[in-house]
Amino acid sequence: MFLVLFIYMTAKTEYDVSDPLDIERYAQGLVDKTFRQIWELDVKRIQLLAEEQKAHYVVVDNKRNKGNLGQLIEERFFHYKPNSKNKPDFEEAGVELKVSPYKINKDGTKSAKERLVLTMIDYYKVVEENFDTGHFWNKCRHLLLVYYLWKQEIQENLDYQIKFARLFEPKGQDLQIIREDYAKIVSAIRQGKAHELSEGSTTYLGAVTKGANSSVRRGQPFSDIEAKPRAFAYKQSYMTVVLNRKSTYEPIVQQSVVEDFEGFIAQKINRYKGYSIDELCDELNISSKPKNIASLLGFRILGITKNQTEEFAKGNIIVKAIRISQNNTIKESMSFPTFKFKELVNEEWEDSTFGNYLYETRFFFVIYKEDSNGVLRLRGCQFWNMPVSDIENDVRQMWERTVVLLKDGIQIWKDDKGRNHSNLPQKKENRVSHIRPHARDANDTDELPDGRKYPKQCFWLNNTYILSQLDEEFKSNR
DNA sequence: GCATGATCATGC
DNA sequence: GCATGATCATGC
Repeated sequence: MFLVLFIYMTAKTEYDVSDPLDIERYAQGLVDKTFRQIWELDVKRIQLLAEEQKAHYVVVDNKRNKGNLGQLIEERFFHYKPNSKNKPDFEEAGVELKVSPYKINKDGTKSAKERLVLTMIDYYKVVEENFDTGHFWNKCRHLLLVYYLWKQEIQENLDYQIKFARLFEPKGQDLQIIREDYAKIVSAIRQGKAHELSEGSTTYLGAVTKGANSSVRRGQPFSDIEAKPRAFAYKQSYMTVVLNRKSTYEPIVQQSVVEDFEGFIAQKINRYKGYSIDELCDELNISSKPKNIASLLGFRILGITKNQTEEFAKGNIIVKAIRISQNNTIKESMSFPTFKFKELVNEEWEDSTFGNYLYETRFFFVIYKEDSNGVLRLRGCQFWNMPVSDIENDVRQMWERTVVLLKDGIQIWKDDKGRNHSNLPQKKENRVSHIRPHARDANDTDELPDGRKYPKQCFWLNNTYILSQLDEEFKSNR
């Protein structure tokens, strides 16, 4: 054991294992190389070693296993063996290595391709620990991010090119929000609700499922219900903003760090409680009133002049305006982006666009209510994500029925006014969601799997369901 | 008054 | 020109 360690130590003259900055400096040698090049360079290096040393290098060449790209960097570039899971990879420096893909969007901007999975959540241990001294922060506080450019056309993982390597540690307001997310996740486990966790329940740090398949379950300390295994992960949306250093988003929280981020937001909104839309426009000096004025006002109240905030972008938080009528109903159901029929039928529920969207998205409702004169007045706001049971039962049932119908060929007919009708799931069939057209007009169509054309559709959340999810205070008349 | 098909309006 | 958020309009 000590001999092996000694050999490794002597082989490692390339960088100072105890100095994060030196590790980062050495890591620049990865930039602009493909994984294959790194591997080949190291093969040449090993050939020069004594036989005794060669034996310690495991050849990593499995092209399919994504985890192996990280392993390849560990062994073939940093020349250490993956260590015990409870410590950072570079233990003496306290730095954890993460190798992850990003992509370039059509508009030229960069996005993280995936969430950044940090470490498994041990449901039994995490409830005994606190943030500062616990396993998660001890292991993952300082990251060395190695990002490679993902491209659709590249077939073999080894051919991806590494584009940057840099140290990363969340600080300031980011760290505060991560602490609050962590507390929220641990609190759910303490309440015996590990099975109700989803990524949408938190802002930057999520609890993401991690199992060989969707049927894997494990025990939790405060409930007999088995839960999916989960890991701590920075959300994809958070990593996207981290990647793009020159952010075009405006932060809601300026300078000082606020505790209870959501409470802070609610407080800001509540200052304008009771204001009508017109009064808000006057107060905030907005002259034009576009159709999305109600949600736009939410941003202006938060002091944001654009239509996206840094915190909301990082947290994958979607702002939705909600209008409650005098009779305590919501007039409209909530629409989502259109889907392509042919893409939908090729999805599995477990990895479906809409299912994932609901799991990962956190909503920020800006809530207005009509007064007795029919004037909409701001009532407050609410953060919300869809409960897991509603996604897995109601939405899933509607989604799967839709896919079956599309595969079998939906029924289509026109009424005497020429309007289209089909047997796709309607609102009355499902408590939570339904399908409706979402197109420019009836001629704005998409091709069905059987080749017929039909107006573009999307999933909707029932207005009655959304109302049921609002806090009681918004439903009362005072 | 609601359900459902249809369409508007903004922003990129 | 299209995606997206939002809302209109008709018929039951």
